[in-house]
Amino acid sequence: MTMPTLVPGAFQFNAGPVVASKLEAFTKLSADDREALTRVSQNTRHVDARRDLISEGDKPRYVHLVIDGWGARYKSLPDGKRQIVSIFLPGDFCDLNVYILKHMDHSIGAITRMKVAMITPEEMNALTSQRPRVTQALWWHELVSTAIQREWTLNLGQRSAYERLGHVLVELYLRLRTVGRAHDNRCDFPLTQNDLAEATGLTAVHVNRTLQELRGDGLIELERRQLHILDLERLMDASMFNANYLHLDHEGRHLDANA
Amino acid sequence: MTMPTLVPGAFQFNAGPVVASKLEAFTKLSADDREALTRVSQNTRHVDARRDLISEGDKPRYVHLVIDGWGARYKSLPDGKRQIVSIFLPGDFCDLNVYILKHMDHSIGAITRMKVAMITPEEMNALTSQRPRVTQALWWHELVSTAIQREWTLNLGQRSAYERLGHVLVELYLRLRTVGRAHDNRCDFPLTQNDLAEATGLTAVHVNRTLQELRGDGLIELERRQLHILDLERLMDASMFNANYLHLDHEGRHLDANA
DNA sequence: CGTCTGGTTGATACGACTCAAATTTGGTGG
DNA sequence: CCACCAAATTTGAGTCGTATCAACCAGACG
Repeated sequence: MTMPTLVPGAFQFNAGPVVASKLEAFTKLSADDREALTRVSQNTRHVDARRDLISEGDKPRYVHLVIDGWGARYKSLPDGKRQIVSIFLPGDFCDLNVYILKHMDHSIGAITRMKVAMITPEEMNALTSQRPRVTQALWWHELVSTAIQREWTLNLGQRSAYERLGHVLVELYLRLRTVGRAHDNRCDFPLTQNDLAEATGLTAVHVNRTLQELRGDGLIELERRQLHILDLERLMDASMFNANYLHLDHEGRHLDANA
Repeated sequence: MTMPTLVPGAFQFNAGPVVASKLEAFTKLSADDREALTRVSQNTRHVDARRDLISEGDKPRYVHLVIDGWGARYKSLPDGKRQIVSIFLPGDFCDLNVYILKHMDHSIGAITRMKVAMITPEEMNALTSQRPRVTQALWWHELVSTAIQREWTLNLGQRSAYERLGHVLVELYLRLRTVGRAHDNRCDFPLTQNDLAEATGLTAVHVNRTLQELRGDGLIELERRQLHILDLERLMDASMFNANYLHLDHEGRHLDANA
């Protein structure tokens, strides 16, 4: 039971569901709530793979919501180095309330071709003033996003190359699973080794060798943009993965639910 | 014109002002706004140096607001390694809306003895429903906090030891300056070399040697818990410091204002 | 005074980087 | 369908930045 290869341009664009499924990891939503979310994400846009959705210095005007595809938030240094500071998966909001700021301090680029909803400040205000449950869920989403950012800081600061890579693989797998995009320890995995290098603060060469170690230890298979985690528990141990920072211990879903 | 040495127990506890001064880096507040902030931060608590204010696993009940002293948010790994993921300075809110979450995924410890206000969910709701300017300012605070977290991710991922250390020194100096706790390129600096090591993902030994390099290059003086940046511009260059992520380009204050 | 914490120094080891080239893969056009 | 090209992956050899381990020193404190 393999998943379809992720070929740019060949996606399943199930807009509404993915949004609710992410927020419903926190709390059950009413039909009205779901409907309000769908309504607010009507205005969409496509971004080609490897293109920026928004660039450092731009004035942010919308809250972006990923409907389909993968994206990455990254920061660049004057010497040309780049760091991917977060990964966006379907169902992720990019930045609640960003439009308060005058300029973006980073860029958001598409890893694969993406479909994103653009929500105006007015729409967000309407949504949050009328739908307290959604507001709560959005807050939860925001808290989890920054918790992930903290975990990445820990990842870069204290874990070895082997642990770091293991950690991001597990995280992405679990996050995909909560939005129904991963099953049976398998998922699409469009990041190149170079992307992984920029996300983990390693060089692409070292990522390559370390992935071979992970393969050699029987923990993962990774080829043709498909990830298969052969032993999730051992991989979590090996990368000192503690899922508490994903805050999935709520009514909506359960961490151990093999969704 | 030197500043008083930071001796544990000997602080200036100017409660109200520091809170407003932080938020007013974003926007001017009315007398009513300031008064509401002071009212909400009446319920305070002291935490001794090197004690936890709240620990991983605890149920969060309040929004904490630092009135005085320095704190650190940190995460620990099963193998004993620790990473300081953020530093709290006077005027910083710890986590807006944390009480939504069931458990803390990290700990917050006091670097020096701290005075913190504990704000209940009800008080926060009252504040935000009645004072739109304050709400906006709180959102700005939140966005800046997560921007700092991203910058730390970049710091750990892409900068050398020398650049990393230079970067945190500049950041802390600038942040202190916006709340009136630093002047003339000098500030209190209670972090030990070990703290700096845990914040930068280096060993204490290497921090020691790297600080000596910074000193040798005529960029800083650092002794007896006092930091003196001898050449701010050169230090910013040397650490590839771009202040855009602090989002100080608002009406309230100006980055270049030598406050 | 003796103890403790924080800072400093030296010698050595190793994980990850660099540079350079070869190989494979996937997409494109003849 | 095959030839071609660019992007991504893989391999090898040599280097370097930072870690490790182990003392030692200075000042603060009781």
